[in-house]
This record gives sequence, C-alpha cells and structure tokens, in this order.
Amino acid sequence: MSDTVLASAVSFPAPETPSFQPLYQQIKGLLTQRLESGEWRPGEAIPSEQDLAGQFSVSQGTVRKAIDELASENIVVRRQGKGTFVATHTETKSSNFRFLRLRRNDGQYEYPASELLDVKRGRVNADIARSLDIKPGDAILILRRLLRYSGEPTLLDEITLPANLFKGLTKERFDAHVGSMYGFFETEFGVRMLRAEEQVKAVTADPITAEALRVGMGSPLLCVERIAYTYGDKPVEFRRGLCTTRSHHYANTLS
Amino acid sequence: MSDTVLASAVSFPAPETPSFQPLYQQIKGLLTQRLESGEWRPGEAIPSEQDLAGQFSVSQGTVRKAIDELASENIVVRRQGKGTFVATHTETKSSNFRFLRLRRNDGQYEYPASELLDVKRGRVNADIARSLDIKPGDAILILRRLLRYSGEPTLLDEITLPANLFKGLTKERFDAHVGSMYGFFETEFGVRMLRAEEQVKAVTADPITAEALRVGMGSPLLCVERIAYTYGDKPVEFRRGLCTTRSHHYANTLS
DNA sequence: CAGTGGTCTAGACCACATC
DNA sequence: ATGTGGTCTAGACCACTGG
Repeated sequence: MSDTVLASAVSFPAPETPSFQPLYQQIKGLLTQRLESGEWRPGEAIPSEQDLAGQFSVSQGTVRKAIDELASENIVVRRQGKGTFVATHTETKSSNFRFLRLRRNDGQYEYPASELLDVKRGRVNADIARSLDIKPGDAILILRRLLRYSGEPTLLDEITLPANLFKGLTKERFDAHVGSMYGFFETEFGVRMLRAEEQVKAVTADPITAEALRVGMGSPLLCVERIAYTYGDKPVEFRRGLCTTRSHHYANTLS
Repeated sequence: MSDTVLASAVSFPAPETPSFQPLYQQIKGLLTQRLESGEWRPGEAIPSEQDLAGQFSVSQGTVRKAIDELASENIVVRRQGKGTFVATHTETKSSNFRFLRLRRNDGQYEYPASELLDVKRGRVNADIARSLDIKPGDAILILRRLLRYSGEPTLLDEITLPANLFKGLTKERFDAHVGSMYGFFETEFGVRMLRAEEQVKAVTADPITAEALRVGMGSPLLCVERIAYTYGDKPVEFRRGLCTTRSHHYANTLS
C-alpha cells in the first residue's frame, strides 16, 4: 500500500532519538488528535484496525496496541465482530456508574432521580479559577442539582462550568434532555468528560443544605469535590456535592 | 524444547469447547497458581518469558500477554532489562499509597507515623463474619491503630483479621517490624493483599474517638470501611477507620 | 458470506541492566 | 557480551456480528 499523508507524521524509532517513543505511542497520539477534532462522533465507529494500519503504514499489531491503550482509558470501546467505537456517556449501561460512586448500603446499584434546581451565570472566584485553569473573573455557569434515591433527597451539588464551553446552556434545555448529565454535555456541547479527581471530606450540614436533604442541622455529610477533565487533561468542570450517608455510601475499589 | 509436565495442563483452543478460553488466560491461571503456592516469594524474580514459553510450549507473545494481565493487576512487576518480579508491599516506593488514600489538602503526599495501640483476641460477630466469609464466633484478632500526620492524630482504625491466618501475631512482633502493615503481613504471615473495596460515610465523633483524634465531640468524621482480598478474591481483612478531615482528605480518581 | 476484533506464532531487532 | 523485557512485523487462524 502506498504511503498516505498521515503516514508522514509517523517517524520510525531512530537510535539517535534522545527520548525513545515507541511507534504505537505515536499512533495513539495521532488517533487521539483525530478523536479530539471530532472526526468521529461519540458512538460512531472508527476505521478498522486493518484500515488504520494501511493509513499509517504500520502493522495491524501496532495499531492494535495503540487502540488497546485508548480502550483501557475508556476513550474508545471495542466490540468483537462489530468494530471499535468512540465511547459515549449516552449509553444507558451500568457503565454510567463510572462517575457516580454512590451505592446503597446493601451494595446494590440504584439510579437516582435528578432535579436541576437552577442555572446561574456568574464570575469565577480565585479558588475555582485555579481548579479550572481559567482566569479569576471569567464567565461561568453554576448549576445546582438535587439527587433523590427512592424519593429521598440524598445529594445536593453545585456544578461550575466555564461559560465559553457551554454557550446556550439553560435550565429549559437541560430539562429537555434525557439520560446522564455527561451525556447531555457530550451531545449538546461536544465536551467529553474522560477522567475526574475527587476529594472527599466530612462536614456538618448548614441550615440550607440540612433542609434540602431533610437532615438535622449539624448532621454529618460527605463533601465531595470533583474536577473533571477532557482531552489533554484540560479541566472543564468543578463540582462540590454534599451528601447524606443515611442509606448510601461512597464506594471505591483499591487495586 | 521438549514438552514438560506443566505443558500438559495447557489445552489448545478447541472448536468444541463450550466456553472458549484463550491460551494466555490458561497460562495466566497456571502462573497464578504457582504464585499463590509460594513457588516464588515476594520480591523474587519469576522465570524469563522465554523460559516460561518453553515450559508451557507456547510462544513468548502468549506468555507475555498472560504476564501483562498479572502486571496490570499489580500481582507482578516488570522491570525492563532485569526481569519480572513478584510484587511486594515492602518496597518503600510511593506505590505504598495504593492502599492509603489520605492526602494533604494541598495535594501533597505525606507518610504518616503509625502507632499500634493494642492487639486483642476475640470471636467474630455476625456482620464482620459475613464480610470475611467465615463463621460467626470464629477466632479473630483485632488491632487498633492510630495514624499521625505531622504529629497530628488523624486516623483511628480497628483492623479485624481471621486468627488462623495470622498465628503468632503480637503487639511486640508488630512493633519490631519496619515499613507498611501490609508488608508485615506479607513477610511474616505470607498473606498478600491484592485488592480492596472501601465504603466511605460521614459520621459524628463519639467521645472516645473525639479524644483520640483531638476533635470536639460530635465533629464530623469520615468512616472508611475496607474489605481486603488476597488470591482468589478471598477476604482476609476487615477494617473500619475514623478519620478527621481537618487537614487531609480522601482522594480518588475516576477513570 | 464477508468484515471485524481477538488469539497465536516465529522471528527480528531495540532499549535497558549487569557483568 | 549476555540476558532481560519491549517493540514491530507478517501471516495464519479463530470467534463474533450482521446481512
């Protein structure tokens, strides 16, 4: 097969290379660029391994190893016999619990009902600006949202988004969507959440939160702060949630 | 190379196999058995990929894929140019933080000082028996331990162990060891912790805990319950920790 | 049936560690 | 120089999906 334009971007490992980077890592980088550019939309199939091997003028095994890593990072999903697909938050699979660590105390999974309380526009303060890697005073959106499990208000969170990435987000538009919030961000604004860091603390309920969650004032709550990242480890969401552990807990696996 | 006894345990994929299991999975199973049996001790090297390929009469690539999975599960560690080694909790690497999710609020890692308060013998209650998959009333050991960060008492936990796996564990012997607790379990009792599940809740400090952690009575604390597993997903530790989030937090990555 | 990902092989060569 | 894990290739064949 003849060389393609894209193949020229690949350099074979040269001994004189100061810091060696394997071919499959370079392929992975090129694929990531094309994914990020939106060349293939979430849910769509990317070209077959054979096809990509031809495009990049490498063997199938090398493309395979590149895709393996993308799959292990949940950026892409492999389906035997069908193809490799751009991962999406829209699938109503249990994989939705990847970003929702709340479980019932009996260990069962349970879908909460989500109620968006309000959407406000504002300017970001210094702390959150640092978390989002933007300038203090930049325009932001603040969503407040309540999660109920079996009708019981359980989690109250405040979600801060950089306004420039979510132009046109309104309460009406949010309420019109179905499925997860990250699915909404993905299909409506092209922002894909790939990874997040959370910090969990114990706090006491302030009066307003106590009322919203129907707990006594001063009750202990989990305070979960999250920074979510998209391609290139760019932070695009800051979130602070306050959560009763009356009948649920924060679950985590150490491995 | 001639066939070995072990090679006979490997069956090539047969079409009539009801549920297909790839060769490398079978190899992985055999390696896991040999690891579990103690054929190679923690920290030791296992045979080279070429060697194992010969033993099992398969190609190096197939052994490689088996070892890849063991490495991704932290059961084994690869070191280019040196070999593949049985993973250990004894290494004073930062990888010790794999099972310790407490971070300073500024994000920095910090080694706490650990003080074992006491070791008691007792009988297990129904709840913890279920967690440890043993019978209620079975003999157990209970360790109580305090972690201090920069001198500040921060985490108080109570660790329940099945007595039959930790024969001869005493406070004196524990105090004599250096390094992490899981390293101690591994080298002294041959119990390797491979994986753990944690449940985090918010609670209020009882009087005794409040005094130990130097917080006001009724202060909010994190309650972290852990079940740790060894080979074959066998639970071998139950732990309940109470933790101030005065200057630290529970850190987690969602990916 | 054809097309896709998944497995397996055999062999070459590279990067790294040690002697 | 030797031995280890790491990369890459080319090709064969298997398992799964869908027309």
